[in-house]
Formats: sequence, structure tokens, C-alpha cells
Amino acid sequence: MPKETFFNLPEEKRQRIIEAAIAEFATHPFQQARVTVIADRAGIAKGSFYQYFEDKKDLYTYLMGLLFQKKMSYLNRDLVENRGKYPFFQLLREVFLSGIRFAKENPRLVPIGMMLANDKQLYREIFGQHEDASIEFFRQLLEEARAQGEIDPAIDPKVAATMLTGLVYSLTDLIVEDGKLDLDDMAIIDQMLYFAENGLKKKD
Amino acid sequence: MPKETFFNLPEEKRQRIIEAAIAEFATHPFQQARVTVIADRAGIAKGSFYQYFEDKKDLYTYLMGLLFQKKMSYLNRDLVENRGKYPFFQLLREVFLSGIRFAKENPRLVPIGMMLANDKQLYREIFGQHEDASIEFFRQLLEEARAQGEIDPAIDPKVAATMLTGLVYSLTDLIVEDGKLDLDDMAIIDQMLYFAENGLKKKD
DNA sequence: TTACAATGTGAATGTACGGTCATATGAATA
DNA sequence: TATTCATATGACCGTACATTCACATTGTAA
Repeated sequence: MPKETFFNLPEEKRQRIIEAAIAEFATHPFQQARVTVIADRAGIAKGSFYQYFEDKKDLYTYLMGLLFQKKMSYLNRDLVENRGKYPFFQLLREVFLSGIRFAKENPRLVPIGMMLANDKQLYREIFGQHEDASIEFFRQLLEEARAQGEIDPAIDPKVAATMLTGLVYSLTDLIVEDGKLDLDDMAIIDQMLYFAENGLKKKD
Repeated sequence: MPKETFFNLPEEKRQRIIEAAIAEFATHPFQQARVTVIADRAGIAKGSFYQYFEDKKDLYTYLMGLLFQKKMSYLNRDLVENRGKYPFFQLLREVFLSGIRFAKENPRLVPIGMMLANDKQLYREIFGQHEDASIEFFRQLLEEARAQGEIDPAIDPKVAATMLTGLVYSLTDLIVEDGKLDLDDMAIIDQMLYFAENGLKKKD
């Protein structure tokens, strides 16, 4: 956690520091991200940085918390909390859509998350032992959908959850990387959902 | 390319260096991998390292070449060259299988490949402009299968290729990471193919 | 206005590591 | 044995950072 001094800072300055950190972590993995660059960019002295944070990881961890919160805020709360009431594939569509909305509106945050996901060591240090949260989330939805007879019982929820997570990653990749594809976002999502739905749903 | 001195080395010593490099690059991304550790582990002096290689990247690039070759060697040659003769989903199964065989028999090489795939900058410096080779490969197969009427024409080959690549990555992950899953490899592959086949094949 | 605390600062410190170089070793040749 | 060439070596150099610290500035309360 940042030190108290950080939270005492005027909002504007705090924001500048966060912006600078985002800019640096969006372009460099944790180890290669430079405190000096963040401080310069935020217009504060290097010494001040250490008045606000224990060290580089302190800031990084804090930032990941903000990022996680932000990402969660894109999920439709009602849909998640009353998920039992909605058909699985509608939930799935909502999850995909929220991911895309998040990525479109916060393009700089996406690579930060990707880089963290790629560094399992660091990921565990920050979020604890938990499995990849997104696999866990899909697995839960899938278990419930299976119980409801919505999806093909031949499919193992853990494997399917892993595959769905893989799909989401590639989707994000496609959307964030410019000029990779001429389809628009909705078309891509539709393709993926179509694929996933046919792949998972209960066969007659 | 390594210098001539490297290729003049006795086989055994060359092997030791490669082993040491694999061990280091399997556990550290390129930038964090240490020449000193590789030299120590191989039992050579740091100075010698620079007799054999231009620099760290020289060794790394060479290693990636070996790795690529090795991976390719797992693909059934006949199936690829005469791919027109085989049904798409059989080809797909073969590709998945070869990927798993490779991963099972060379578990330390997998994270090396993953880390390179995650570093697009470096990837391009090493393999040139080409898109991710695996997406390209799947796209090609899909185009051909679509022309044959084997897969659903509503699906864009580029999107599908990206999705399949995403699937392969996540599955490799599942297989290499220990204790993540109790299914055996074949069961995982079958699940994945079942999923992909239902997702892609032409609907009646 | 002085005194004290809180905050800001960037020069200095320590360390890690890639890469170089002067020197040593050893095999082959004469 | 002396000479030469290829190879081996590890101390050394330079650089890039993360982090620290002695000092400066600012705010505040008496």
C-alpha cells in the first residue's frame, strides 16, 4: 500500500503520478519499468517517489488493484449477481461485451494486464495463490450452466473455462492490435460467440 | 549466428552451453536472462561466451531457430504436404497432437516459446515482420477447408485462426502446468477438438 | 519571527550485469 | 626448444537503475 503521504497529496498530483505509472507500465513489463521515468513524467523528484511508495512494487501492486476494480466495474452487476436467472450464453455475451468495452475505453490498461498475466511469479505475489481469476470465473458459470442442462455434458468445465479464457485473450489481442483485421468489434464478438456457442451447447 | 569457434567446439561442450542456455531462458524472459549464469552453468568463462557468440541475442536467436526446427519436426510431414487430401478436422487433430507431443517431450522449451510469443518486439526482431506463424498456418488451413465446404462459411478465417491459436496456447499451458487438471492428455485434446469441431464445422 | 514538522529534492551510493581486453594456456609446427 | 596461432580466462569497465540520504523548502502554530 502507498504511504499516507501519497493519499494526502492533492488529487491532481496523485492523478499525474498514476497517469505516469500507467504510461510506463503499459509499455514495459514490471522489471523493465523505470521509477525514474515515472517520476520525471509525473513531474516529481525521484526522492518524492519514495516518500509516497515503499518501492516500485508498491506502486505497481496498488495500480493493479485499481485496474482490477475498473475492469470489474464494466461487468453488469445485476447479471452477475442474479446470474441464475439468465441463460448461460447471454451471460457469456455480456462477459465478452464488457471485456471489449473495457478494452476500447482503456486501451492503455490492456497491455498492463496482459503483461501481468504473462508473469505468473509476479501475479502470485500480487494476487495470492488463486488460479487465474478469469478461468475460475468461467468455470463457475459453466458448472452452473451444466447443472441447468444448458451445455453439453461431455465437456469438462475446467477445460472449457480454460478455452474460453484463451478466446478472450485472443479477442482482446485482435481488438487492441491495430489494423490486424477489418471486421468491426461487434462482428468479431459475434463470430466468437457463435463459435463458442456451437462448441459448447447441448446437442439435440 | 554464432561464430565459427562455437561450431568448432566438441559436441559435448556445445551441448552443455545449449543446455545451460535453455535452463536460463526457460526461467527468465530474454532481458532478464543472464549471460553470467549461462556461462557458469555451462562451465565456461564469460570471456569464452563472447568467443562463441556476438552477444546475448546471438545465442538467443540461434536457440529460437533450434526450437522452431524441433517443433516443426513433430508435425507429420506427409499430412502437411498433402494436406489437400485430408479432411480439415483430421489435420486439426494432427496439429494439436503434434503440439502436445512436443510439449510433453520438451517441457522446458514450452515456456521459452511462450515468453518469446509474449514479446512481440523481440519476436519481430528475430523472425521478421511475419505475423504470428501459428495464426498464419491455421488461417491457411481454414481458407482451404472453407473452399472445400468443410467449415461454416459464416466464420471468418482470420478470426477463427486467432481463436484456434488461443486455444492451443491455453491447452499447452494446461498440459505443462502440473496438477492443474486430472484429465489425461488425450482427453484434453478430445475435448478441445470436440469443441472446435462443433464450433467451426458446416451446419446442416 | 521563530521554531518545528512535514514534505520535496537530486546528488550520491550500491549493485547487477553486458560486454571488453590484456594475458595465459596449449596444441601444432619447424 | 622456439614460434605461432587458436582458444580460454576472469579482472575490469561502463552503464543503468533502484534506493537512500543530507539538505532545502514550505507550511503552521506559538
